[in-house]
Amino acid sequence: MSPNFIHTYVSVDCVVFGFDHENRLNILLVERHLDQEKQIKLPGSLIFSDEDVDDAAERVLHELTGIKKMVLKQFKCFADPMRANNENDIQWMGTEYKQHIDRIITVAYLSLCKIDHKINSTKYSTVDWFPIDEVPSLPFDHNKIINESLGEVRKWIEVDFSIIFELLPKKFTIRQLYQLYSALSEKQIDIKNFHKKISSFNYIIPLDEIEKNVSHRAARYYKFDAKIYKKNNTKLIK
Amino acid sequence: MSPNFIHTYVSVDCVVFGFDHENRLNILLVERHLDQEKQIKLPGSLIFSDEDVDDAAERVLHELTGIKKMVLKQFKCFADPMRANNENDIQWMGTEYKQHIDRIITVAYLSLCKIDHKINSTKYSTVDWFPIDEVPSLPFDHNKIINESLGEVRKWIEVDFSIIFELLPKKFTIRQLYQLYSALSEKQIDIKNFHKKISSFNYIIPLDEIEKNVSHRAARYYKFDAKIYKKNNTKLIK
DNA sequence: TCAAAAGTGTTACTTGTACACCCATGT
DNA sequence: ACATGGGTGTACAAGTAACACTTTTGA
Repeated sequence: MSPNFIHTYVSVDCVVFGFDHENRLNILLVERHLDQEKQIKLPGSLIFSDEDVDDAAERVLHELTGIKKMVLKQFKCFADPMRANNENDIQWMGTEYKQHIDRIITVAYLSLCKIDHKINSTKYSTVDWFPIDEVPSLPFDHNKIINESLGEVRKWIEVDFSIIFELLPKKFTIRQLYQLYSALSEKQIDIKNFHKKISSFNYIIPLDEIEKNVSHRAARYYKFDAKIYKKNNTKLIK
Repeated sequence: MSPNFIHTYVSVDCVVFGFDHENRLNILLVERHLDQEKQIKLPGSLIFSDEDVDDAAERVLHELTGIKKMVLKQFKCFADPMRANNENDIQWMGTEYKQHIDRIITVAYLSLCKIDHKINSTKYSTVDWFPIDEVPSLPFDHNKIINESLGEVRKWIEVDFSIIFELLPKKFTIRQLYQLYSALSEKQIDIKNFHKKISSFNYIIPLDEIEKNVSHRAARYYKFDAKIYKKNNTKLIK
């Protein structure tokens, strides 16, 4: 016997990003209930015995938002032996899962969501957006997970620019796209040149509609055409 | 009780890349013993109860090669419920770990090694390099892991060019670097322009030594200076 | 002297960057 | 009229790609 081999529970946790009207990145947090206290945390779940981690993450996202298909990306397994050793966390796991849990490792996922999309959670009573700079202290290593997720979402944009449109409304102005890109990228581009470049892409389709009630020349709305993008996948910055 | 939550073993598996003298990417495989039969597989191990996955991967790499510090990168958790359901695999796990193992999830790591480096395994009797196109059928989902690892190592090079030097001898010619880069990158560059570009980088240090016994003009050897690189991290391709 | 590859130089072309200029709209 | 941002054009700088030319070495 080798009793020092780990036999453990495995969970998934999802960091869902949104982009708000003040040009801030937000993430979705849920409430957990511990005795009378409420505490917020990342949405997540233990995985079932016949479930792959990708499926568990899809399930968590669906239970969280009610949205059928969300983009998602596994980004890291967190397995620090001390990550679930806090007294409150142990107590909460006992209540939530009805069994004593000694150690738990988690597989973290990224996802993206249009911030105006209606959230219809089948599992959580409270689901809220938090600006990423204003995330309070969370249980387990959830703050660490969130910190690392920001770098991952930036890399993701570099590798596949098209996923940025998951964070924007279907109709968007080039300024909106610029502000989102600026929030996600280290590179700073002049907005005029950005405009010229973006509007030159054939997968950015100009619409007839323009902004209303703005105290300056109204900007045109555009939409993103995923099919055209897939054909000639152009990176924003080479 | 919620008996359908997974309680499982967790392992790490390491895909160690090398670059051989015929300009092929190779990976390190080890032998596992099952009854009288031998079978090759990826090096890996269950993780200990007080061990993080990163530490387990470092341990596996050290037991595999005898090298103290190898670069490594976690790249994906593989958790298909069927990944360890093969009869031979179940039998082997029983023998190897002296206990019945129902399900096992694994966290895969990438590593890189100079192919001429002496391998001093403290754990495995047989450790061999296999060209990546000639890897035979392996147990568990190890072939799948290897297939996905290739894409990951390519991404890694894009994000951090300097790790490419882990695969080259300390002294190398620009042609060697070119051939390695060509094997790892989709982009095809003219070798003359590649030469000009590489030799312009201040972290590529020309040595006094040149090739011997070649039937053409002898190429200069260069070395890579990590300190200079870190100061002004230049991506190869912007 | 030829083949093969090293190493340098030249040129054309593409792309990025900075910024000037006009346009449209609400106050 | 003016402030604000939309949208286009232009000019220069920087980087990339193609390729010619010279050098070095062994066969």
